[in-house]
Amino acid sequence: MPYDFKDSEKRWSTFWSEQRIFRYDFNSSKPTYSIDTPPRYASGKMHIGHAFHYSHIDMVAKYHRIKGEEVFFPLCFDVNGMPIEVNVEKKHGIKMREYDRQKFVKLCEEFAEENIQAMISQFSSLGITADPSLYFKTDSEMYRKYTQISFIRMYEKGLAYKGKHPVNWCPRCETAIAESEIVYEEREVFLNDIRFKGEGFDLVISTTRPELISSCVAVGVNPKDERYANIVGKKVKLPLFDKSVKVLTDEDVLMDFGTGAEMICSVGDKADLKMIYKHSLPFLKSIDEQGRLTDLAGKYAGLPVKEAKTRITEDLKSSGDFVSSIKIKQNVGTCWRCGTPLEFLQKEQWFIKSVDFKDDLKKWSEKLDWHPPFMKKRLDDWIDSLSWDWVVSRQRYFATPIPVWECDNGHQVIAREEQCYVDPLVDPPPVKECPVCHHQLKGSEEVFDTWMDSSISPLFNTFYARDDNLFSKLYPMSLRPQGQDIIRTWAYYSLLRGNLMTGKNPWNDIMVDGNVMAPDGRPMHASWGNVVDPKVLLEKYGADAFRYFTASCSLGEDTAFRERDLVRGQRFVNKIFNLVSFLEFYKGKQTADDELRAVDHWILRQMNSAIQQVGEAMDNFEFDRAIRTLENFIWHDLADNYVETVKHRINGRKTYENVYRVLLSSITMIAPIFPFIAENSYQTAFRAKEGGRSVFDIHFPEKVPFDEKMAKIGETTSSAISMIRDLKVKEKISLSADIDSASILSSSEIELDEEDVKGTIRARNMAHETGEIEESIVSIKLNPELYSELRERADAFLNKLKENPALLDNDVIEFEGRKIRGDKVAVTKSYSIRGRKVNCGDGFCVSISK
RNA sequence: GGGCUCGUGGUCUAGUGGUUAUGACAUCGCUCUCACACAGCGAAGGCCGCCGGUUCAAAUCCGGCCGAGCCCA
Repeated sequence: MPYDFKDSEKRWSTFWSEQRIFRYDFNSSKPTYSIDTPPRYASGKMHIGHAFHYSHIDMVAKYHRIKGEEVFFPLCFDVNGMPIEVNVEKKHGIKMREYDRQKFVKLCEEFAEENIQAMISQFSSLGITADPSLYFKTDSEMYRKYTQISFIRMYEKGLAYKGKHPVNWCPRCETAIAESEIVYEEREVFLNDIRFKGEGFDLVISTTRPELISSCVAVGVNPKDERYANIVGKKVKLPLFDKSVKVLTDEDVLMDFGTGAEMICSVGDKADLKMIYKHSLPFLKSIDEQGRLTDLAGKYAGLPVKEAKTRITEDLKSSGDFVSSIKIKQNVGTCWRCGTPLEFLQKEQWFIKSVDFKDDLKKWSEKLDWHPPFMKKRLDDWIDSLSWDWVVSRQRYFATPIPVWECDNGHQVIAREEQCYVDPLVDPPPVKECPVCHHQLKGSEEVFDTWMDSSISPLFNTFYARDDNLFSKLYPMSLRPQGQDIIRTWAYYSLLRGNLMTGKNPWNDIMVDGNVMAPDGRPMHASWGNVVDPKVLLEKYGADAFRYFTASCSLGEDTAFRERDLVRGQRFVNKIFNLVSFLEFYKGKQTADDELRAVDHWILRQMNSAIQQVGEAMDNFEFDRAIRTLENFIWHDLADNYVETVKHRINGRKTYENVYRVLLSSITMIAPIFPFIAENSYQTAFRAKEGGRSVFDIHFPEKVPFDEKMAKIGETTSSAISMIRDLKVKEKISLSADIDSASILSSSEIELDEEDVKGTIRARNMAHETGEIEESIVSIKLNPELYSELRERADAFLNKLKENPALLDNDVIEFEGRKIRGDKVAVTKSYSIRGRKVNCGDGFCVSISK
């Protein structure tokens, strides 16, 4: 009967959940291993990336459980933000900004909740056992309460402030537009060359937006551009306006775009924004909410942008400052709803200070243990490139409200901690009126950036501001697992937040995963038809097989999905199932008192080495190394060689116990990767004797003592058996058939366990023969040390050996006055014995006769 | 454009200076073998992306190029 993974997976996931195997015990005396679970974004069903990433995290959780730690592995969902808003709009055929705000938020909550229920069952089908008693979702009042409290505390420390920052704005809809709502359209625009006059020189700049001249705060040229080297730092006068600006250099100015000199406007686009922060230029407001020029534009004030462009161009032509223009193609950001070109508009925004902490952030990042290490560089580069503080306010609906009320003079009143969770659009302010001007207060319509929510996950998980005892026990957490795509958001903001709030890093280790690509190596896209659905895979191959694929991917690398790994994984699972069946079949059939033999010592040596390597690999989150080691050990050493060798003496008590012990250690080691087959095996064959209710109550195996000399003999025995079995196959003798004799042929005495050889290959007799082997040399290689000693004479030495192979029999070979030790020369030979087929390897040959 | 990563038999992959480059899947032989044919044994298949450099020695280190992925508020 092959392994029925469907039945097994259903049974053991129910068992784990009913027995509460993976619940965190707050009263446990074991050391805690805590995981800052990524809150899964609840916008839809699980895709293969989630399945992949959470399987890795689950392996870490289960490994530490098996190592004897108390594992804190919360079940978390992220809910706030735009993707859910967009999905709700689609689902109900409505537009957020045309819909009642509170009702819309309700629809979002319902939508998210449905997805969460689906995801919980998908997690469970993968064997992912995050703890439902440590649950949070970011739209719960409980969670939002601490988002708000941490904001209030930062505000009180002077870390949160209100300032100017541009947003993408649709002048027709009169609303802020998020980055992902922008539709980029290629449009033909004019690139105009316009003359700016300086003292004794003219400078011709290129711009597509002459209507913004009045907001020009500098002219930028590339520092490498020799054409402008002599005017850098000098002033030029803006045409049509009575104002002068400086010429400055910036590497981001493109030398081959137009004349290579550009206006830096405050604020025309993103590139301008960066320059303004970089060169500390002033923020001006040149366009208003309706898309008209402001008073800054003098006589053009009040004109819509398009009209202003025409008028100003005309005036430049008549003043003689217009040089020329050409048509170019440009990507223009437009409103997703009405197609109007967007403006970059100055608005009041909430900020969290972070530029001041650049040096600190580098130090905090340094203190983390990064896996893989190169991911640290990505965060450090991001920190280095920071030009402005973190903008945390968003002009949207479905997120944590900013707990602030304002009067019409712009004075702010922030909520008291006891009020939280609070919705300023619904709840009253903590004071009746503005304490400064006594005007009426109005609740803020703004909400927080969703990273403001998710970046307190390590604080929320550890009961920050809720329970000081638990907080000091749980903070910092052991591990932050996350994707590489959100290093500059989730990792960065959490690191900042954790340190600002507590003065300590939020975790000790950070493990960064790569992405799963489509089988063709490209990203998965519905429109490319290359999306792989994990549900289909789970039904076809089972969860352990899926986790085999997951484990065999190197951490931090992008991996093209490969179904063949699931094929292999399923076979491996089946192999383990059959090893357990073997053990069960012979249970209780032991009649002989025996002693451990050479091969038993050999398998213990192999097991010890696996224990060492798997432990090291799992400690370093190197699942690929762990699974490779386990596959070699369990499949090849244990199943192919050891089990074959002990079949003839499995009636011995010590032999049986040794198989039992090695197999139990094997399933314990592999349990974090293959939880289902491991639990199934444990319950079938080991629970009765071991007592623990689950394989996850068993400890990661310890190394066991063995006799090194016996292990060596066992290794020789094992390879002799393999060679003879192969010979039987070649000679078309059934493996179950008896043969008369097997011979070991070698030039020196070979030590092996004859009883096991005879028993396994079913030979009545065994013989050792020496000195009969005819050798022929296939290749001669010098070892590196010798090669480096002989240098250019190496080839001559090799030729001499090829001409006189007999020299190789000597311990010392004389060559050009040197004495060369024979063991520095590696010789590959082939062997034959007249009239008989042989198999050779490991310094000896075997032959058989019927 | 910038930062980081990757490029190894048909396909995918291990391998961070030195035996005959690891293994999987697919292909082709042979074998029902008393745990497993979802198995075992064997065969074929590679100028380790390209060019240059360092070295006695490079898949491995350095430089350049080409291609792919993630991120750039």
